[in-house]
Amino acid sequence: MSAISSDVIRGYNDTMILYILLNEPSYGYEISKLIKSMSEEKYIIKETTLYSAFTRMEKNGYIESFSDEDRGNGKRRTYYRITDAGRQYYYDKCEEWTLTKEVVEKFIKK
Amino acid sequence: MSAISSDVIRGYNDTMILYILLNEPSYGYEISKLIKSMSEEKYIIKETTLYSAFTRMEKNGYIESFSDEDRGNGKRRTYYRITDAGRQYYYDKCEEWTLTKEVVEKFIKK
DNA sequence: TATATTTACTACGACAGCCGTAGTACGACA
DNA sequence: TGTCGTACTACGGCTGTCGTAGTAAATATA
Repeated sequence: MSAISSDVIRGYNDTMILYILLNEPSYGYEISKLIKSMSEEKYIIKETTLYSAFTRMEKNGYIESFSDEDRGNGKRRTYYRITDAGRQYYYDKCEEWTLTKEVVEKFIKK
Repeated sequence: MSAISSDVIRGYNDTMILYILLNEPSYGYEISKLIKSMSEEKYIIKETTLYSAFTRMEKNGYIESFSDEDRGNGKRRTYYRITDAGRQYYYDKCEEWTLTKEVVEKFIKK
């Protein structure tokens, strides 16, 4: 087994995206590349999963979108920035992860 | 936050159930109590989730069901035992967990 | 200059697993 | 007699993921 089935990660895609947005805004394609490289190619988020996460998280108030103005007549990207609620959500998810990890590991044999 | 939302654990319910079945057969009610106590009350599996996991895993050949004969006219329990395929699946899941953990932790701030 | 590839998305619908609600049925205990 | 604990089953809704497909501009390659 070399790749992680993303169903395992279900519920943590949002967390990964938010992590990337913590420091500066970004956009779909860049985020997907970052997730891939940061995970050392072990996790590749599906495009549809990513973009539907944007929609959902914007609706939930965790991120805000804006268009870049500096690309002249080039194709516009949709950038996302994290909101305060998004930061809060992210840190809550981190706490939850710690708990989850502890629990799951009681059922894992190495 | 004191309880884990089970959506986070999605995909690991099967693993937890199989872990319990590794040593000896068991049945629904007992397994749910064990998951609760082993996780120190931090994770309580929903009944419907548990029983639908049984159906799915039996269909996939990871477990086999049998009725207990020794309860006289009392209500019969449905016991489950793990199969060889189930053991294999369990150990695969453990490996996957290690990988998943490594990946997710790159996106987590403590 | 023509073509392929990469970038950057959007739309749509299917599916799997989880979960809420509800109901059944037996035994024990007060 | 009624409540509580045990031990399930049925049904349907929801959410997040994923496959397939398509659009279109920018860039690299031939």
